[in-house]
Amino acid sequence: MLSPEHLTKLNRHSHHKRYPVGQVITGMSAGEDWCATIVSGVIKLTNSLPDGRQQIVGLLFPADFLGRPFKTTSPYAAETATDVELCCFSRRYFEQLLVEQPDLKQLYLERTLDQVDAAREWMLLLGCKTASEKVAALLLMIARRLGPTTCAACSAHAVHNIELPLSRTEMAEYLGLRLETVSRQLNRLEAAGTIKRFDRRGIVIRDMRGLEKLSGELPL
Amino acid sequence: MLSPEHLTKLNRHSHHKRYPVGQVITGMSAGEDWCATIVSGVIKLTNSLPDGRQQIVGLLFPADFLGRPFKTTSPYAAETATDVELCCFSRRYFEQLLVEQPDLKQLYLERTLDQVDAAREWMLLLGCKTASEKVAALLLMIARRLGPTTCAACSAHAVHNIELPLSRTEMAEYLGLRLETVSRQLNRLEAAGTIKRFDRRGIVIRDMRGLEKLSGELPL
DNA sequence: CGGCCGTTTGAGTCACCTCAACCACGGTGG
DNA sequence: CCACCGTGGTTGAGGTGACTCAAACGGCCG
Repeated sequence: MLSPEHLTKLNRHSHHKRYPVGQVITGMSAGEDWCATIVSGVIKLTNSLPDGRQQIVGLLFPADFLGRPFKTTSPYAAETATDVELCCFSRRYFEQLLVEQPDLKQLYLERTLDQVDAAREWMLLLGCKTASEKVAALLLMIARRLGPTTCAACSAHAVHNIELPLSRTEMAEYLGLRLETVSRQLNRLEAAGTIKRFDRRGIVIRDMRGLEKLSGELPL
Repeated sequence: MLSPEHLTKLNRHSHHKRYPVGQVITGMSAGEDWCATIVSGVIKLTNSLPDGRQQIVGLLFPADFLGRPFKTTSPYAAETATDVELCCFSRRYFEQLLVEQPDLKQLYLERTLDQVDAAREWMLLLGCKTASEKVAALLLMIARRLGPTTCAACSAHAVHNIELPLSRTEMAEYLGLRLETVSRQLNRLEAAGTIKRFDRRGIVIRDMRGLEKLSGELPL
């Protein structure tokens, strides 16, 4: 989180912007000259092979940062996964602010270190886990990132009703699977009583503990 | 790279240390109180599941940085892949230096951003690529990281004779494959004339261009 | 020489992919 | 209001790339 004084200073040089779902925000092309923080919605960062295969390499949730300071090119593309509201400011200004305000730089550095950790955590998922573990882990991750907005201290016992920010195709692209496989695994989770599906995007986690076990993170 | 003045200042508070191959340097336990730069050798960063499945999430080559400032715990383990020489200094001192020397902090920040990029690049490999593409990409990556030490501007035409810093098992753990699969893919690469194997660790890349094509990064 | 370790090679299996049909829903236009 | 169609999701049948299990190899060392 940014401290209030940072925010006010930043906001003076920022403007809000809205994007509908499915919009490409930044390509891999050169000349990106702005950064932003996510106000609402979810953004997916994708990386792809020349033949079209695509991998989602990160999700950005509200309060996350979008952009790549100190470089005019970003190696991956950012696309809205839902409707998104951004708080944009010029890359130059942000870089300057990082120089002027050591504690902001410190904050940004620590966040970036956390990004490395998160990416490597996901590498473990991509490299080692089975399809069912992957899907379980994804649901858990989304529940955790979406949870705090609804209630501050909802523990493992609470029923988690979540609105998936990703389509089946996107879930597959994030997990290194095919969408059919994702669909089948969701089926099995529902059949086992671990989750309940409502419409395409809405699910409720009925057995959080069970989901954690299935995700492979927990022993047993 | 660190600038000379940084290095001298750091060196005054550092000591060199040697580790044999196969040694765990830092676990995931708490209380890690030091950082280091790699002087020689290769270190693998691993992340693993409670049931023993293991994923290598990063390789550290000479001049790379090892450690996790601002946290006493690291989410993954570091293990020597070869004999390693480290230049160690206390975590506290490094953190202090980051505060005192803005340009060192800047450098470290940019390096960390590069780490994020590298990790996400590898996620693309883990999630999308086939076994043969993975192996080809790994050889390329190693050749590129090992190359600059032998000649500064060896282009695509040069013959690359490289000593693999990883065993078959480790290559498999890095690529999200089984060691048998890695072995078979190396076979196929040799049969195709793309590489030539000598002993277990030594290979020469005979067709760099072909390897790049097989890695999936290049169109066609 | 004999045992050990890392690697190679082979044969058979399975988890996930591929291809394809089907379904549910929402919008559109007649 | 309903027929039409497009989109995203589900379901099924069959194929296959990578895994599993197992055996054999070759270098190294005692």
